[in-house]
Amino acid sequence: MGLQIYNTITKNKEVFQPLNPGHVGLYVCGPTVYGDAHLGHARPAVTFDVVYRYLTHLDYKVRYVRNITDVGHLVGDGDQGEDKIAKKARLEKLEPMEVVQHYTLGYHKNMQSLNTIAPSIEPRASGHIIEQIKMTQEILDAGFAYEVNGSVYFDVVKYNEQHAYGKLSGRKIEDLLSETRTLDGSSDKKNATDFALWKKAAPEHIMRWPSPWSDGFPGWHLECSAMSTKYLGKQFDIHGGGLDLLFPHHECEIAQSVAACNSEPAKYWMHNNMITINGQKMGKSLGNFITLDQLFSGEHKLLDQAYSPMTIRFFMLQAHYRSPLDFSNQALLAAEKGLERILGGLTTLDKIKASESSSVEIQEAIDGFFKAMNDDFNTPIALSHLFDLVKTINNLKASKATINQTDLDLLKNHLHVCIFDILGLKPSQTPTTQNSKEDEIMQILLELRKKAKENKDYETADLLRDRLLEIGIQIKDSREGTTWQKS
RNA sequence: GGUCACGUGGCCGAGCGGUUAGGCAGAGGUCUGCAACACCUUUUACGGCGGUUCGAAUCCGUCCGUGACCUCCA
Repeated sequence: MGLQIYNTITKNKEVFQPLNPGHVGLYVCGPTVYGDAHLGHARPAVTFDVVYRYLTHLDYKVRYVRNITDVGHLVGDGDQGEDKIAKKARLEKLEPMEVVQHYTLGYHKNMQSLNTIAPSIEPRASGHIIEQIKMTQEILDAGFAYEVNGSVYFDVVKYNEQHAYGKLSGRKIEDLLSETRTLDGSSDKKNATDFALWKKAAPEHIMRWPSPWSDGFPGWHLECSAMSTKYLGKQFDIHGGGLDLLFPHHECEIAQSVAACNSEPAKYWMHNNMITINGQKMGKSLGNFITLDQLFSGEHKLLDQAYSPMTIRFFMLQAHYRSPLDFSNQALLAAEKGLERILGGLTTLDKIKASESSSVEIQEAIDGFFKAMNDDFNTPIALSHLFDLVKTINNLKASKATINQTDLDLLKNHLHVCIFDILGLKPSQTPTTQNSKEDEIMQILLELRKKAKENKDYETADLLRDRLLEIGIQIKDSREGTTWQKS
């Protein structure tokens, strides 16, 4: 069976069939660059990186578009007309684009650490004001928007008369109209459900562009519609993002596209679930907010230690992307060990020598891996098959089983493809510093210990071993000899 | 309050009508001068109560608990 994807809009797993054979258009909602990238940013990045990698592995030519939001998202409470970037800029006395640049570079650095492949196109909202003005005009022309005092709003009630607003998130307009909290001071809208396409800027607002309606800035749902249309067309294959964007963001995107282009933007909607910390949602106000830099350095009160980017990646792959994932030190430590086991198996594999015949069955596990990936990117199941193969490798190493050359080649090839190409894992930097004075000194110490052992002077041998352990260096004895590792 | 999810062994986390998921931890073993590391083997489970069924963690009802969205959010 081919690839199946869970489509949020139909609430079903569907066989994936691209709109244009051999090609896939993939759009993912990217970050708003007004702060350091955090644990939450890593989930969609890793999730859709695997989607991108797997589609590529299946020989699709994928155009992967992920936006950078650098304008337009209003600050949380109250409709003050000031966006996040501008607020941050004002607080830090910086040019807005300075703020944007700083956090964009940080985001890129973190994403690179996580070994995510950069998107084919990474468009910025501020670079597509013209497209957004054009789309606003199209929606006005189609009769689904109205202008009030220099601002333009999408008329959700009118739209709903001809189309189903809420079909993605399963909401009914009557409920929305009766439930939406009444926010004073934003009375320009005809109905509470309406949302801004263009917003007139207050005099003190520092991010502003001219438009037919006012000097202002685009509404906060419009950029994704404008940029996905520009780079992927009016209809494309997959639209992804965090579950928290389902409503209202993605719902509004659909409405905008239907109003302007008369077609729904995406065929498949994919949503990754959220990360919780000790069972609670992560949020700045909750004080359990962890940035990726803090995670990688271990400098946070909730962290017992530093966790490598690959540990974080592996941790996320061990859960299905549609399940919520709870963060804890214990869980991350387990992921760290699990990742070591997988990568260790790969190292061991290089030492395996082929025999005349095979006593092991490896095709089953390989098939299992791909079957799991085909089943809506079920990475935890896929990984479980890789763990089975690692066990097989260890048994081969211990001479409890044999493998012939054909199977050995098959195993090597597939394991590299699965682990590196598809799951995007990579070995950590060599723990021992090679060719350094440190290594030379260690070799001398190991030599001394070897001599002591040969003379049955275990007191000296153990002293060396224990003292080194105290300063964080572990001696590893094995049949092949003794190695060391910083812990 | 409205809408929607979810509750699996010490922990994380798959499965979603009948077969051991997997990882971590624990236990036993191999290796070792003794250890550590590594590897091998292995115990513990499906929130409560009803119902459907030959058979339910898996379907239905109900109760309890947790979370998400409804407001910027990944």
